[in-house]
Amino acid sequence: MKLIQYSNETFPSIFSRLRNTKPRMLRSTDLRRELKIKPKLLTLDGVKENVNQSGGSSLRSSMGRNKLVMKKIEDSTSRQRTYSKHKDSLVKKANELAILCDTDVALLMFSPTGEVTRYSSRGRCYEPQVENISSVQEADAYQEFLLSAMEQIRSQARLLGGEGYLQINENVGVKWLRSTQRLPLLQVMDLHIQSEEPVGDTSCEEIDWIATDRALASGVEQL
Amino acid sequence: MKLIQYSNETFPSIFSRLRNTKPRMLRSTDLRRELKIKPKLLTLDGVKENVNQSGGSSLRSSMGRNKLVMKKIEDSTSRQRTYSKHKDSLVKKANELAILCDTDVALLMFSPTGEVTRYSSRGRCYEPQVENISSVQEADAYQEFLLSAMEQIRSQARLLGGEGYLQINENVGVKWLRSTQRLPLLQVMDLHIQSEEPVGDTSCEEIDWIATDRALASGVEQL
DNA sequence: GACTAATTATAAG
DNA sequence: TTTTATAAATAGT
Repeated sequence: MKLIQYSNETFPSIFSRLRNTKPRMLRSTDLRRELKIKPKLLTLDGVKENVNQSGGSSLRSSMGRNKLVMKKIEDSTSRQRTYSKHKDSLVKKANELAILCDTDVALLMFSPTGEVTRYSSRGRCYEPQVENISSVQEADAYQEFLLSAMEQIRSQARLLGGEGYLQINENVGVKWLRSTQRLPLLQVMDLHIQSEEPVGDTSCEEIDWIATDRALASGVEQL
Repeated sequence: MKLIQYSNETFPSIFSRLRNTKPRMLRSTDLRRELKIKPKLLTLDGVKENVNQSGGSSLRSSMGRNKLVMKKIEDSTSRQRTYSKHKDSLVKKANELAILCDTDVALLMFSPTGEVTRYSSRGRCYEPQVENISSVQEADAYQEFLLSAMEQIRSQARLLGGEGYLQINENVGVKWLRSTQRLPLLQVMDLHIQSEEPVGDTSCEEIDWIATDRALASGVEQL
């Protein structure tokens, strides 16, 4: 059995790392990183040469997890599959965090195909509503808040051709969103956090309508 | 060396699970679950009795990860430490997902002490703005949207004592939020997603002000 | 969805 | 913080 001698010469980066930190045992991961080889190929019988070279069949075992490369997955099937797995575990972890630490976590993501996944632990969410107002000060502040919102709406409207151009239409938000086919990410999240619906996937279009309905229903509370 | 015989009698739930699914190899995890023992204690030399009973020193090895129990961590120090670790990895995973799958992910969470962590990959976020309107149909829809929003604001205002009561005040949102000391989770997230700021922690109070400022600055786009 | 072998995360110390 | 052993997540089939 061949003895491998590790030294500053053979593995410079391991040793430079060791110099910069507290001394510790040399671990197999250090060697693997240094040699750029797959875990399975490091044995005490010797270190194979050029194992990190491309060409020929893969040197890793036929099954098992490969190291993650942090770049966009080009193959769309693989990308969708990865998204699906990671999505589930991300939601799971968000939920774990919320439970274990008794905190509020909210999460929103879009799949490569446009599906929306939402998660919210809720709890800290608060909607300012008239019923919750209990003091003159609050009422004053809220009133001013409403007024400010109105003013900004008016100024937007003026840019579109003056206030006189405005006509009442209940389905306005829906039409706007349909015409643009674009919905702010934040708005979807916003609305989801307030909703009582379970976490799950919904098509983008469906979300659009849910979002719009809620926006129209809740009105200024969204601001 | 003692041979262990597995049967329907000794491990009922394993076998019932196997009956309900496709046949598969019996794994060590099955046995551990069935026997309710720590992994280290399962050996082919025999299975120790009553190892899951409490009392005496822990049967697990002195180091290593323990199984996660999904309930609130009561010890506050431990809870904060757990939050911190999980927070980091959750953001990391969210970022991984965004990069690997080229998708949009947004994340917001509060620590037990009230700190806020935000993450957003941005990209899909869209703010309806006048400059983006390129057709008469869009303009009509948007105008109607604005009008609808105004109507709802007016109805809210009426509940507070009539339109005549309204007075202009630019700092209205700030005052409202300060007076209630409550900020919707969704609003913070909403605003963060639009921001260009890097992911990081900010105190709750600071977030309040950032959120409020942005709400006032962006106006109706939030609706 | 199921599987296995690695990779990665992480509870305690 | 860093270390370690174990729990958990997961890439490729």
